[in-house]
Amino acid sequence: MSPPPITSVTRQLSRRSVFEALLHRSPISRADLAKVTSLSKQTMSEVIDAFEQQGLVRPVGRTRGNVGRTAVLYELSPEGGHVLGIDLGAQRLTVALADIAGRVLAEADEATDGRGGGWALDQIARLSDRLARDNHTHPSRIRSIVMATPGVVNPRSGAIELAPNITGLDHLNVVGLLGEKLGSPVVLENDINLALLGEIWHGCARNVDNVAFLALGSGVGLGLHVNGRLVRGENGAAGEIGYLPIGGDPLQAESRPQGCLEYQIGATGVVRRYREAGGRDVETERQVFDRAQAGDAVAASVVEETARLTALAAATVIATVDPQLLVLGGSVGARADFADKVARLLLQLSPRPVEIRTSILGRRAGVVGALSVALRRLHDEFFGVAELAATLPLPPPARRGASQ
Amino acid sequence: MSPPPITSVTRQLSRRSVFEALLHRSPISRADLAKVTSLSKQTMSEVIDAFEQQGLVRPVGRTRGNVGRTAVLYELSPEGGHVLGIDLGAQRLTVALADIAGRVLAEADEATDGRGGGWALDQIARLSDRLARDNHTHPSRIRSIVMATPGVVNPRSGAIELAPNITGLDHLNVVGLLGEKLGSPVVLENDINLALLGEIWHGCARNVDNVAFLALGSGVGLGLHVNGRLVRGENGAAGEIGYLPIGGDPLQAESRPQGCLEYQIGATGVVRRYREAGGRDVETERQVFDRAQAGDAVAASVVEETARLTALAAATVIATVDPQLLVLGGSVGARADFADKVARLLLQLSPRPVEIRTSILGRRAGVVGALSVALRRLHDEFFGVAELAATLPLPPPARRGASQ
DNA sequence: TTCTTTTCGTTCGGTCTCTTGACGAATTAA
DNA sequence: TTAATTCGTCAAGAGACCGAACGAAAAGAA
Repeated sequence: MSPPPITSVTRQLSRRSVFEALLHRSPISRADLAKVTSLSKQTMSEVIDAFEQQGLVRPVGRTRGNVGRTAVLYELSPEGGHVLGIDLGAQRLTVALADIAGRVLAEADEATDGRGGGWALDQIARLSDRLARDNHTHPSRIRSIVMATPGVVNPRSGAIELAPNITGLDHLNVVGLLGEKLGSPVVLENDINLALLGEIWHGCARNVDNVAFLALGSGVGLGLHVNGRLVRGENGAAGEIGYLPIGGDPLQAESRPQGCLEYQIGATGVVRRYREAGGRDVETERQVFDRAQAGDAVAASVVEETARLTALAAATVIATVDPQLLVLGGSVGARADFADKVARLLLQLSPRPVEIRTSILGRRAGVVGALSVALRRLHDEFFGVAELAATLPLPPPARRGASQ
Repeated sequence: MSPPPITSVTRQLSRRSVFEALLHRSPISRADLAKVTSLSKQTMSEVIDAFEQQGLVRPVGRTRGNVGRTAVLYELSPEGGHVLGIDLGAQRLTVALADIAGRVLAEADEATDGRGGGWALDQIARLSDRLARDNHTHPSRIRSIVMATPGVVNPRSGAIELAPNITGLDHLNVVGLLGEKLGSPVVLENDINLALLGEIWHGCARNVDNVAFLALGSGVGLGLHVNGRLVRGENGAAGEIGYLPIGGDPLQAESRPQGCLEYQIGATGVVRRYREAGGRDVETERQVFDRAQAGDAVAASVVEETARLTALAAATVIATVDPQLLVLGGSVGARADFADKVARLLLQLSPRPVEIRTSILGRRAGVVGALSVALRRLHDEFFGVAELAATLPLPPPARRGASQ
């Protein structure tokens, strides 16, 4: 429940590998843990004793059926710590709760409070509290919270810099306010990035290291996962492919605020193009897609052009970062018919074929990704090793006249 | 000279941090090392004794002028190990030698043996051997070799998959053959990636974490450095921006083999466009750029268009990965007049301005980057800690019906 | 039912590494 | 020549690891 006391680096490394083994192979006995981690039985008993005393681990029965003495089996206890994932969308607010072992305990969602700003934050606090209590978890037991939000999140300050879809959120200190309301540290991350991480953890991109996630819905966005990490960009603006110079003249004044590509294939762009081509009586991009499927020729050509531009964007991403897998997501991108069109066009555009899948988590992707990051942070808080800097920094160039 | 014997993890961590301090602050006394690393004087003496016995470290005089007893100063000894960097270009072959402290001891270059293949490898071996002997280093002391090569290097096998510019290289087992000739393990890496790392280590991007390197010369290519690591891509094909759908119809048959963008702004593309516009008597893209500067209006418009397409490619990269710094390199890209044009155009294309610099290492960038990787590998061989995996892997989704 | 075999988990002794404190050695400042 | 200061070693003790030995507990065989 509280982070394990740090003693020596050696012991911390042992704890860490015991925890890792518990994560992936519980329930498991101390004897097996010792084999898996190649620590001695002695050390193992010490570590497990400490874990049990902290409430991180609990015994669950004994082995049966094997020759020899039975062994006590242990698993990670739900009391060990909880994490909360939040997806704050323009339409829907989703919240999910998981324990330290990554078991998803509960999810809940509501329509987002349309008044935005502080009201939305209050709503989040209410919903989170209810979720915790319904699962017999005191909210104070939650040790790590991650929230998905549309717009750009500054990777250094963690603040929202541009949230076009939710009113009055970009001038609030969301991290501070929400942290206070919920009583635990809150971290924000872009919703598309988290949807990508969701698909990597529980979705269609499980265990793939090198993934691009192209989201097409009300807007267009990209998430990149490379070398096992998210690509955030210096300002958190990586993946803002609405600004790609595709689908029109990037210098044209009308399209500059949203970006050239978004102007064409964002929801309002699709509707606008349908109207310009003579289509009538539409409000949402969804109607255009539905009509195309129902045989409306004008709608079909708008959809075709949307798919063409999406394929160009995908080809751009593929040429730039060479992913192993391209995931199509978002309310439009995940439509099977649309994804097929894009895949077909892409075959002609890209020198080497790339596997394409559609999101299987759909609207849940963001909240699942938020959980995965919250979980990572909790694990790092408990079992991180400070000394574990990646690589040694190289020395700077020799100063002129320095000693040989 | 040989890797330090591994004993306990704790001791390896101590050695590692002592070495890091030596890298950045030598010459330095044991007393100061103890302060910097926050190890005890006792431990420090033990570690330094061991280092000295291995030949990794040597005493260089004593402190002077301070109150109290003088201290023995130590520095990393050049005998501690050497690394070799190689840049195999279509025109020139460059080789450089450095010691374990990152001091560049010597460089040499020659015109590449035009017969390619095995001849080029022999030439590399000859030049490397000479470089080592001229610096009183027996070639067997070299413990790590990295070579820059044009084309795509498979990140898993380390083999060259596509080397259009050097004949007969893509069907050779370069890693194996060269490793045998030189007597040390050889690692290959794409030349643009290494030029980028060169600029990050010794060039215009020193200590910047988030860098895009756009190279324009005979071809066009991109290197990306994100989260402190190179972006290689699943097949080593990240940065192959010749295939970006910019500057023409990407489906057009004529441009498909090299890629749409490369067809326009690669060297042959520039020359072709100049001829198509009525220009005469040119062989190389360099002449076109020189004539533009000399006042040739046709050449100027070709250059202008080249700059425009380059700026579009840059805007694409910026929207996708949001780098802190964009470096322009390659024989064309590094020209100040050309870089200025690109920077001006980019201001109008990109929603947020990004700093632009031109390569300052020029042709040396590749070999310097090769040295930096070779050095990193040597350091990791000596002072890596296996237990230091980045983060704990998350558990997979719960199987249906698994124990609660 | 009893004995044998196998495995679990604890106890004990020994090793490695790190730290602290004490102390002699070496140097500057008074 | 003495005092102050810093360096570097020595010795003692603590934390963490491992392997060996051993009792405990279960399954299987007689």
